[in-house]
Amino acid sequence: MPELPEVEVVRRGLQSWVAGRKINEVYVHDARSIRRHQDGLADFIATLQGTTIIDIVRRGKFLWMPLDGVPGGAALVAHLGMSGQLLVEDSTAANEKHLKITFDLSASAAKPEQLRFVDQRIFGGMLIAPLVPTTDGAPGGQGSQAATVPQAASHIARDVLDLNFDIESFHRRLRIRRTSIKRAMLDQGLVSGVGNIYADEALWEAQMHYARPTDTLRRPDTVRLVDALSTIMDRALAAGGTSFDQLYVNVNGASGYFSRSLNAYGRNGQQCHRCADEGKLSLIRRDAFMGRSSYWCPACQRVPRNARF
DNA sequence: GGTCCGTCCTGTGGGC
DNA sequence: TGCCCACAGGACGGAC
Repeated sequence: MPELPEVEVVRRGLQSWVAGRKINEVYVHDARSIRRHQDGLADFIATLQGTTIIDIVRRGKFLWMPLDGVPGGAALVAHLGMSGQLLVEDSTAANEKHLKITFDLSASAAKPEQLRFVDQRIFGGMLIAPLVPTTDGAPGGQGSQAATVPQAASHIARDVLDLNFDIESFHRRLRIRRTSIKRAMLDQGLVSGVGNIYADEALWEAQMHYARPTDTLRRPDTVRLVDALSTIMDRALAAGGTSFDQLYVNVNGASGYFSRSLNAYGRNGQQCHRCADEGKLSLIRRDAFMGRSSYWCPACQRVPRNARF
């Protein structure tokens, strides 16, 4: 599934291929993909036609494209969910099985004329939202100089790759929570862009158990965790940047990052890499947690006292 | 207000 | 072979 680094690769691709181009026509093949657009299908199409995509901005896993030509300022917002793809293709290319929305773009030398939103599981979607000022006055996200964010994404916190991510504020907010660290990491209002896979990987990296109460975190613990998240995402971004075709802005969960080496996620019953390096035998465990799976090493991620399951 | 759970979805794989 | 069911998970709405 698209994680934050994959979404950043998509953003960069769209910046090259789509920014500055006009939307001539919009075809919505499955209205479920715009169900979060409150004003309905007809409004979605009518608002977009004739506008120009100014930029491509990302915060966490949210992407948005500020639009020129919408009174008051607005952006086309996209979330890829678990299976979403944004593809730049020629109109002669066959429709994908799960094609949901097609945008016909203005002609541009040697650039394909369509942007397509493809989504198998329909956990993702698109909508148009007004742009509102950021609460901290800093640019809204990666790829933007403007201190604005779509209203529909204004509750989303900054991610750890954002230059304006405030670790002090993050630590304070963690401390006053009465929950476990993994729940907090998956709360997009605290820190964005962390999914189940990277939560487990970062916790393994930081040698922290997923059920550790957030109010027991000391500042060095928070720093260690944020460092772990940054390291893992930087690593994935560096690896993923080369795994995509230059022409197609392709997010495909089956390729790219799933070949990356994981230390915890999906390794139930396998030897912990860190423990193995230290000559110890410890097998990664899988627990059901939050209706999801949590993978962790019982030896180097000790269950804390007062664990909050 | 904070926290947590059910729901939305479809493809895959295991069991019968 | 074909059917059924469990499972995977990001984000949101609603219950508590």
